[in-house]
Amino acid sequence: MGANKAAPIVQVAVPTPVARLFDYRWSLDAPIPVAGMRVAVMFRRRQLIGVVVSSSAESSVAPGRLKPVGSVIDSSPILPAEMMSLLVWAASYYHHPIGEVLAAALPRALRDGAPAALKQREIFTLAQRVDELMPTLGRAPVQRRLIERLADTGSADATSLSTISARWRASLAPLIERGSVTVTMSRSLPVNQAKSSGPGLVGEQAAALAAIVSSLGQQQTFLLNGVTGSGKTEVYLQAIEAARLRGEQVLVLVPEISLTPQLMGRFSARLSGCLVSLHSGLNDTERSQAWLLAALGHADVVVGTRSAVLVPLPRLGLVIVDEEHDGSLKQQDGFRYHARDLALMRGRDACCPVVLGSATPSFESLRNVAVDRFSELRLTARATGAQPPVLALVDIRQRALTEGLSERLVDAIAEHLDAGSQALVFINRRGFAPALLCNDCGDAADCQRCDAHMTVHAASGRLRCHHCGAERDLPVACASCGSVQLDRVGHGTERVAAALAEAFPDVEIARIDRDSTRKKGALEEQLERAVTGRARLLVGTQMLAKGHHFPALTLVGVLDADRGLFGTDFRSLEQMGQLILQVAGRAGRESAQGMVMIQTRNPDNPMLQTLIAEGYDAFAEVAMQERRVAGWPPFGHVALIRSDAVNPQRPIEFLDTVADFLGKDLEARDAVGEVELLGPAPAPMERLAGRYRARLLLLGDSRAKLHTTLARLASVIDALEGARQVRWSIDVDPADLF
DNA sequence: AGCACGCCGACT
DNA sequence: GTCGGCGTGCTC
Repeated sequence: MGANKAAPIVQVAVPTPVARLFDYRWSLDAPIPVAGMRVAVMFRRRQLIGVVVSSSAESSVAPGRLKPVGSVIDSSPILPAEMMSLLVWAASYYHHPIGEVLAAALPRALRDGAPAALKQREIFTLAQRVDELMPTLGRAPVQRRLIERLADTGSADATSLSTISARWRASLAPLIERGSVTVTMSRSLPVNQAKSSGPGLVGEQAAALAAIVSSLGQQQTFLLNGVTGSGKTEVYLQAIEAARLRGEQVLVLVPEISLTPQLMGRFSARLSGCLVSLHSGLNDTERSQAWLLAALGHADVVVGTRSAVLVPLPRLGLVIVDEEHDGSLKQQDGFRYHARDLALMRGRDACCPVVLGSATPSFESLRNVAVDRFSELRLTARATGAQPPVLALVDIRQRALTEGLSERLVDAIAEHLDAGSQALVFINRRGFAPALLCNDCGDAADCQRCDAHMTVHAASGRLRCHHCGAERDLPVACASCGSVQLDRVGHGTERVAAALAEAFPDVEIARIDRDSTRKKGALEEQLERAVTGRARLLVGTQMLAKGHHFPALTLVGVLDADRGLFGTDFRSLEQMGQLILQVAGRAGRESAQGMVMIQTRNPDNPMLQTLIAEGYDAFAEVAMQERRVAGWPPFGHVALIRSDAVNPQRPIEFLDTVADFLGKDLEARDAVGEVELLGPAPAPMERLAGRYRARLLLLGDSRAKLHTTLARLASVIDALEGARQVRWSIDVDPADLF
């Protein structure tokens, strides 16, 4: 390096909460790394893996303070230019540090500096004739079987040979040594072969497919608004096939809960090519291998949950977001992005169609249809020709309930079971009872760390806090008065399942909630019992409401619909409507008519009335009026500043400081009224896991103006008084206000 | 986030 | 006299 010539500078995004890039000196004898390549750099005497964002001739940092880049990990950008610009944009839109955003886009192994290379697979091939080789072996049974296998299949990989013996490698080694078996390395591409082709589509399905297919190669967003059972998946599959035949990659985003073996089974039965799934069940190696298959352009179809929207896809030609209304598409901590919204950006960047599918679309998407940003494709009929289920409200005021079940519902269950059908009871509460109250003094068994009652879990004899996970033994006596008269108040899945078992002793019951499916394979087992019809009574939480298909199910009972009517959140009503219709969609998907009975103490509620009598779209229209009047999304834009601390006062005090800053800043910019400040206020459940929580809401009718205000705040927030005494976060377009 | 630097209480 | 409490400043 010439001493008088200034070294070039690279701007590196380092995984740290500091929201800015750091300059490093480039002094290695190699071409300067380009944006999207990973580099190893020293950062405060620790070595970190960062991503190069840009480079320049000089730096505003004094030369003496610049450190050199330690090494370059990639020979070409691991994050291509279009992903870099999307992620840089997302960091600014969500006001999250760029280093953490880029780190979130990489799977763990790559984030830690692993080479961006697909693993090579060893392929073992027989290099000698079997009849010559066998006599030389003597008594070596494992070797004999290894050779038989190799002779059978021509060649084999480690996975195949390891089924022969746990010590296969030791037995194979001498054969390789002698040259009887050769080893070659090969990159393994999991290439799938379709086993069947789809039905020819007619009517609405055919029209929807045609619209999507004819827009391939163009930027367009579709809302595939199709009732449960209308065959959205079939439209996806045929659209995917059309894109694949054009040589394009397809990204399919699904909620975690529906990325089941059934869905993947259906995809692999129908799609040829390299099919990759990205979900939480993968270990670090599997995840980075799947990621690389996608990013290097080998994968044809990538099916994944939320974070799959951040995977580079060089040949991207179609994006599908299934269950686009689902809350799990929004990341709830750290880099709080919305996968649906980023999916739209991916479509724009790749100039390809994006299909958002749902039976109960988000109000945001319905609004986008109304203002012609999305084109709507409707599927109003069930693909099997089944009639839509009949929805009815069951007035439970002044009725005796047995364990939360009305007589009418129990009778209906008996009727449907007698007819040989399945029945499902939906109650969005796990455990036995949501509270344990003292009959003498009225005291409740509360969580010591949260403002919440503990839930009774009868089978395990424990009290559990569903908010922080705290657990203790069921008390025999009241903690405050010593009385042994303790009442289990309210109903959860465990209690309802027990009551149903008593009422229908001859019927097998499958209970599906987070508790009953915690063990590995338990969910699959319970679903298997439900799908095959062996279990004829199903009890469960929303785990049961989404995506599954139970052929013999004709009756659905909804026990606690009222909870959604009085939610504290602007989205409560929307979510209630979606959940009720999602679970209703489980009923009568084949020939028999489905029936949905919704127990309520508010049978005259206009929202419930509209939902059951006129369906989701009418319900959405009415429910959206409230949002429009209040300026809530999708008519206005919201950001939430959250704050929490062990000290009860600090979060509110800090948000007071934030609000004060924002008020003065808006005034100084002559922008008062552009953004409305609501709060600060304690969160609905103020204390969670021993920490007090508060929030400040920013509401604005212009996204750009809200963004400007947030940007002003983000640049100073960690220097505001009290920022160090709390944890704080900025949530743009929050999914909820808790 | 870490991690160091920096000023005030209970200990060998 | 010190070990260490966590406030606050900085990270190229």
